[in-house]
Amino acid sequence: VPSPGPQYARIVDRWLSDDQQAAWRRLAAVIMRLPAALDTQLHSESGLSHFEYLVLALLSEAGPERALRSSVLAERCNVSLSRLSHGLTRMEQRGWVTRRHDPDDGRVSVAVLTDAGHAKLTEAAPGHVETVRALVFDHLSDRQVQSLRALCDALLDDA
Amino acid sequence: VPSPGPQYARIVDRWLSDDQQAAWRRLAAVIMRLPAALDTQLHSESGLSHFEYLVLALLSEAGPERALRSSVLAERCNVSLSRLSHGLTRMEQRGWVTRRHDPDDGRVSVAVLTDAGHAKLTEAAPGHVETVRALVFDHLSDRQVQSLRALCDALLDDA
DNA sequence: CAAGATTGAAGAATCAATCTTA
DNA sequence: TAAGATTGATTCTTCAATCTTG
Repeated sequence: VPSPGPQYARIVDRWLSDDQQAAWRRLAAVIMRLPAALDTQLHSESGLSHFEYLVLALLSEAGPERALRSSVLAERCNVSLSRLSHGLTRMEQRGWVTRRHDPDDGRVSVAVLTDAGHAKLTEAAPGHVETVRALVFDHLSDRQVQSLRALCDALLDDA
Repeated sequence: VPSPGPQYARIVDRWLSDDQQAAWRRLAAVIMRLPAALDTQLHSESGLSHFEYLVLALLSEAGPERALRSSVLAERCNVSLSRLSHGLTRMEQRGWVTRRHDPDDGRVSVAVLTDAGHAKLTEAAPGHVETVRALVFDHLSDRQVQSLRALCDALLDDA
């Protein structure tokens, strides 16, 4: 164990430049706060998590059928198949979604948005968008929005 | 319930510009994936969550005492006091941290890094930094790092 | 046996209620 | 009575194991 001295701090910092370190601290703060803030608003106003909201939103955009394969839905939500499956079970119990099997391949599960699920989404959307605006876009210029998009694209490159 | 037509999709999009919508989709992907990726690596290689790693790192930087008030630690970790308290209980059981009360104000709780906790941090740090580099900085130019920092600063402004 | 998905058990996060000291 | 923090219950997430179809 190192004795107190100039190096008692910054165990990590030696392996990132000062600029990288500063940027990482802030990014770490964003990824801790933003999900919590989104969940808090959605939960209190609509009884939804951000993840559940995403599921409803993606299904609503999935063509007139409002249906997507579980594996596709999981990828678009950026969650594991297991997490999606547990989430769909809960959402099915609340009547927002149903599941059916693909007739062409019985292994494949397809999630379908119900009318109640669509109504829930419609009810939740305005408050959610307001929150996204308040948390993110109210703080950014148009140029910064472009910049944010480019940065996230870079981070998502290989993932 | 709207009938299928040009508006069955994009329930939200009408309230964000196309550029904002595109940026938001990507940012949402980042805040879903990045925490999961950090937790996966830390958990598999060191048995730590990202949150626990942060607690250890912040305490290690907190001067020669390696101690911080719970409320300060919670703020720097960007988590609720409740979440911190549960986390400290687990970390205390594993021997990485101890808690004492401020003699000047018995309500105040102070978390202190143990030698075992410091050793744990030292063991976990290289792999974690490598992961941060692989997930974030390997994808960004120096200019983009500045840009990322400025963007996160903007997002954290009032929060 | 592999692909797609689900399940169960264990661990962690949240919210509200509580406890303790000022 | 308020500030600081902890706790308990519920809900959610994760990981590994399992089930089912191709």
